[in-house]
Amino acid sequence: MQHLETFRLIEAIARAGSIRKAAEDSNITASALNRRLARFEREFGSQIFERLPRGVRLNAAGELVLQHFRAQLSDLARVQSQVADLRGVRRGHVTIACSQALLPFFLPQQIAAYRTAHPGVTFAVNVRDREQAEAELVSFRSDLALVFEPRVLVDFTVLHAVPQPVCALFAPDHPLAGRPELRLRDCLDHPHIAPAQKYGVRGLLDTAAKAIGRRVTPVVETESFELIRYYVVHERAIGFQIPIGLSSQDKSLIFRPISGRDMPPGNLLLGQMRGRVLSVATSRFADQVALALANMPNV
Amino acid sequence: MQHLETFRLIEAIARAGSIRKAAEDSNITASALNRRLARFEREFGSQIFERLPRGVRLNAAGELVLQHFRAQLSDLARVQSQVADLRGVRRGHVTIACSQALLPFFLPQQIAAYRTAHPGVTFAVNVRDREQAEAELVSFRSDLALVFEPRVLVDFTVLHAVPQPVCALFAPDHPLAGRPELRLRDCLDHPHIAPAQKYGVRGLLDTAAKAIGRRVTPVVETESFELIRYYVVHERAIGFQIPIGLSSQDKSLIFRPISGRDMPPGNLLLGQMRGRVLSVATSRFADQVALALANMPNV
DNA sequence: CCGATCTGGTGCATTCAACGCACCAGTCAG
DNA sequence: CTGACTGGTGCGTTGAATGCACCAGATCGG
Repeated sequence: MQHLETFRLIEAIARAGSIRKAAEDSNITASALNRRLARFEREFGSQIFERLPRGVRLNAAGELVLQHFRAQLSDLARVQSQVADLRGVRRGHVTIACSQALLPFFLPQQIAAYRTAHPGVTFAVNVRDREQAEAELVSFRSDLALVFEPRVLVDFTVLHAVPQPVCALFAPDHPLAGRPELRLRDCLDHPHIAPAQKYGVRGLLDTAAKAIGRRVTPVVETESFELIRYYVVHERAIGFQIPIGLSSQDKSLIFRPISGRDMPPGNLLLGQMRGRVLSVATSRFADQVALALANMPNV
Repeated sequence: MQHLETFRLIEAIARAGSIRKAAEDSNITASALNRRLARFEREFGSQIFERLPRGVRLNAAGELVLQHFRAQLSDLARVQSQVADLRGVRRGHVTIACSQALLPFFLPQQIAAYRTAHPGVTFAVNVRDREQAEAELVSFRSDLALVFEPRVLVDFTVLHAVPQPVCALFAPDHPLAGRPELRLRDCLDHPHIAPAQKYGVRGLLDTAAKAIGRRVTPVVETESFELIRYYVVHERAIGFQIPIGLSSQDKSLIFRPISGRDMPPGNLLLGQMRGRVLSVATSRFADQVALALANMPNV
């Protein structure tokens, strides 16, 4: 497995932008690292870094090589997972890139349920916005993505989609609490707190507001969905989120979908990198998540 | 690239069925090979050979590992080909599993034409029957397959298909030479020489003969298409082949398609392994072959 | 303009992992 | 039983990878 170490070092060089810095990070001397790189380039048949006066930078060839190595590593993990599976051990590791909305309830439940059945499987959860999530998949840093209204969809295979209406949230004593149906214009008339532009909920809000000749003018704009949930109980403001991140058990917070006449529901998508074969553990977990999404009560 | 050597050795063990034999074949001592295998199994986390009293045999895990290695190697070759391509060198290697019918004219012409444009690309041609060809693709021993009427088609992606009628061949002074249309019953009434059962031409002949209540009863049955072509000029016999392996320039041999009323044409298929990404050199060659097949005159 | 401080690259002594040799235990055919 | 296989192991040796010291070139600050 010597070559795995070589790959780790090459990745370190690419990250540090300098052989010497990467050598320090990796606790070896610069000369050793320099030789390893030189040997690899000689055996591979082409330089993979361009030498600059102040360091090195990945080449076009280097980008290909790095992608190849990542694919190779992912495939090795898959084979090991398959082997563990046929020995009946059911080991493995699942990495998920997901939206913040999945953190409070959905993912903890799903992971805990899966681990009850298969304690040998470990998880890594990376919180990413919808653009970062796809980048995570393509670079093999995550196996699955669970995001709301992803922006770019090349290299993304949808495993399951479930509609999620944008909901308004407010304290139980908010003036809007009594209304039978919630219109967007009513929400915008009150002080509101909204997520940043890069999030899907905000994108849907902006589009819908524009359609009725209005604009979203948040009193607070934030990247934290958690802040939104806590803020609306402190000021009489309206927050916006999707129901999968909300619990009807919590009596300090009311949420109600905005009328479908004003806003179409967005889609929460479970996906993987196009063309990639997932490990046994990952694909079984994906199956479980897809089932759970399908059985989820429509708000 | 030490691990490539390890893979080569593991493959040698699998082929030889014994560590000692594989060591002899690879010009190293059995102890060294034994250690390499032991170390790999330790690092991989599982045995990949089962130890028998008279040698070793690949495990279920081992089959997976071997397949993984082959895919990895093929992917590395693809990356190298891409790198060479973006440097403008256009290097690469193309391996083709093909039917005998492509040997006399089609493949030599195609390879020569491609190599005129890209002298840095080398070729390997493996003559295989239609079942072996698909096995070659799946085990990454060949990149492309060019076969007539392939039998199994799982894991086989068709890049191009071209119909080829079965033709009867005979000497110019054969009694059938004057007939305007050639019926299957006339051919079967004369002494004939036919390819073995495993070939597509024979399959079509058997089916068509059964449909008219006859049987194929060859005076000579052979695996060599070349023998068939030479035999019909020595005995006044009828041979059967597809037009892509025949030349109308050769005046010592006449060929004429058997009437479509008796036999539908078979298909000559150009294909690759399903889901595999081919190297630059290979896919460009495949494009050229597909184009040549499309422009071929229908006999 | 010059020195300090970066960068990647290289000759040389060292060291440790992989190797070959010799050998062991078990199996099986005759 | 014998001889010829098999995979596995202790031990001394060797060579590839490493660390150290150093070089050439580029950049930046004063």
